[in-house]
Amino acid sequence: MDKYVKVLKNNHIKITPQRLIVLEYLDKNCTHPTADEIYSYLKKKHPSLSKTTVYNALETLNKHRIIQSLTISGNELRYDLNHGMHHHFYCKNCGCVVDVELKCSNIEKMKKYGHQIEEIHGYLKGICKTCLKKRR
Amino acid sequence: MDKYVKVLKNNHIKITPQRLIVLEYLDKNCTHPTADEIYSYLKKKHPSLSKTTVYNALETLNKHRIIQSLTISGNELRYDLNHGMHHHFYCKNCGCVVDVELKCSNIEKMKKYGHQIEEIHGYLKGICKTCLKKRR
DNA sequence: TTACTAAATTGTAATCATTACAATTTAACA
DNA sequence: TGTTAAATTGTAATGATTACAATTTAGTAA
Repeated sequence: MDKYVKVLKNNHIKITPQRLIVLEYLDKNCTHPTADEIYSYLKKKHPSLSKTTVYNALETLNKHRIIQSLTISGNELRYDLNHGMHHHFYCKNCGCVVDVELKCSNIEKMKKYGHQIEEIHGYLKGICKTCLKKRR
Repeated sequence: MDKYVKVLKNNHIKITPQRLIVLEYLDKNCTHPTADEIYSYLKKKHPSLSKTTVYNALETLNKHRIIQSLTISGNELRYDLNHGMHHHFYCKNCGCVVDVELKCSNIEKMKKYGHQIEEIHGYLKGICKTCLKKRR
């Protein structure tokens, strides 16, 4: 059985080809794409795909914690498969987003505030390695 | 001399009444307001104020690191005086944003990636204490 | 104080990501 | 195979932010 079908089945989500290709795209592209990037790419092979469907699929996958949405770049949402705790770096120059393996052990201290924590996002912003080189 | 005038002077920013009232608002309101919230409030006492001016003032203050912009709520930017390192909690229910005093000592580890880090944002999301009480 | 100039403010229009919605299609199940 | 609730599709609406041109003003120097 296809691995993406299994993911949807395990989460009791109705299996549709549109959801499968969105999920597959996110699994195979670790670029933290926007909804529009996902749509534009998939549209080529699936001309009948609607952008609304991409948004709907992303919302459904997000709600089930299969993916997460990143608010790192401010003016658009980016999406990422939920593969273990990690943080993100955003380059203000080229706009790329890359994973950062950082374990923050401060979550425990949050309990004193009394809020119910459901998501933890660590966003670092600056100029990426590649852009730094080009500037010299 | 007015304390906000001093802040602008120290940063070589031209002093305008609009910038002063925006800065004062952020200094006296720790609610992490949106541009529109700032505008709507200030408009009452300053009817000639333009929303574009609020955006411009925020951009200028942000560029000089006097304030910071938060991308925590996804669909809008929020603003915060830059008073020392701290993180933020966002309530998915009521939309409030509150400060969280957390020291993350992992910044040093970031050096190995080779990126130039200019900003660090810690965003926690969930349900706030107040909303939790109301739900019972 | 006055005059000058670059920069700031203002208001309107444009942009662009996201959401709303109604009509059509389809996945899941009996 | 038929039924039905849910998903997809396309278009229109929304809303935050930005672009831009005309007007005003802060800062400086005579």
